[in-house]
Amino acid sequence: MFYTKSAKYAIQTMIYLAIKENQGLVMVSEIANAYHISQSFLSKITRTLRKYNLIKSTRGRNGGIKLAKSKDLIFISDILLAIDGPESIEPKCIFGYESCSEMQPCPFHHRWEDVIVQIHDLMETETLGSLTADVMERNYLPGIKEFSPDLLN
Amino acid sequence: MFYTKSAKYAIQTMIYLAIKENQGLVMVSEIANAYHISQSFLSKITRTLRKYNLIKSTRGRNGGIKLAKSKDLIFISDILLAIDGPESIEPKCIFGYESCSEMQPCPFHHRWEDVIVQIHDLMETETLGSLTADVMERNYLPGIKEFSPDLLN
DNA sequence: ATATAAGAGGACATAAATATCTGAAATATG
DNA sequence: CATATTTCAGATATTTATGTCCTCTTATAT
Repeated sequence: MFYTKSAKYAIQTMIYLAIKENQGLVMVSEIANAYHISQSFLSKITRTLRKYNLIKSTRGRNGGIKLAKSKDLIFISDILLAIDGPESIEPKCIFGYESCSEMQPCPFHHRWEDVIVQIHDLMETETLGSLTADVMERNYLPGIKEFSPDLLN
Repeated sequence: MFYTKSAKYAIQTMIYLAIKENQGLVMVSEIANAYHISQSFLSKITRTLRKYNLIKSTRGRNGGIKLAKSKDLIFISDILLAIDGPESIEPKCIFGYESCSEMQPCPFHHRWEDVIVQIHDLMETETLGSLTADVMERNYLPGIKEFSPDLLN
């Protein structure tokens, strides 16, 4: 896998929030149940998402979380950056050579460059909105075994 | 990073062996020193490479390791397969969804597919020979800070 | 005011990758 | 044969990612 599980959970959560964008706050426990992940663990992840201003949270009874801005303004790279750090969105060298560059290319450098550019591009242009559109269109919410359309209401 | 450090060390080692192809056996300790990795750790990795018939080893005084076959017959995917396992050379889904497929694509599936195909292709066509040729041409051995040309003799 | 429901935060537990240590087995050399 | 050298093998340690648990703080309903 190219990204951590935390990043995966974060993106799943963001998709969930995007789908329920107009329904106010969503509880972390609801999302954790939907994706069958531990609530405590997801709580950690959502705290990080909040620190990076990707979501807003409200404590207390009837509290929960929601997107901090429009889903069309949130890029996948934003989420990856928050959870997995800067390296994850701009992989420098396929084998992790620190000195790998145009001047001192590793043996794979030029062959790998096209791939890197493509990935980088993908993550920086793709938004939460476009991902969500895909989910809606296909009526398929990944990570949720039995997709229930009422999630969309 | 997309592959483990072990895979990186393995490829570095294989490149080293390819460069010294005509010089008989090379000691693991020599390679470990060259790349500033622990000898014990590298030893584990070379044992795995041997199990997968990528290198041959000889114990005892004047012992060491060498490529098991021509560098032009060893594909990068062979090395990745041995060290990081089958998943690493054929990444299924960018976010690790088990059910992700053409029938049940994850939101990223189609956008990611091109990238996967490209990587897969790269690893299965690139050989240790072509990587090494690159190193020789550029007089640069990644991982070794001060490149010493006598490595090539 | 008080009870309750929710996220925040940190301590602790587990798993996997990475790394080190110690001894055994094999081989060349004197 | 004895010794030095080198890989093999497994036990142990460290680090990082993942996951769980418990308590604190905050907001709301009653």
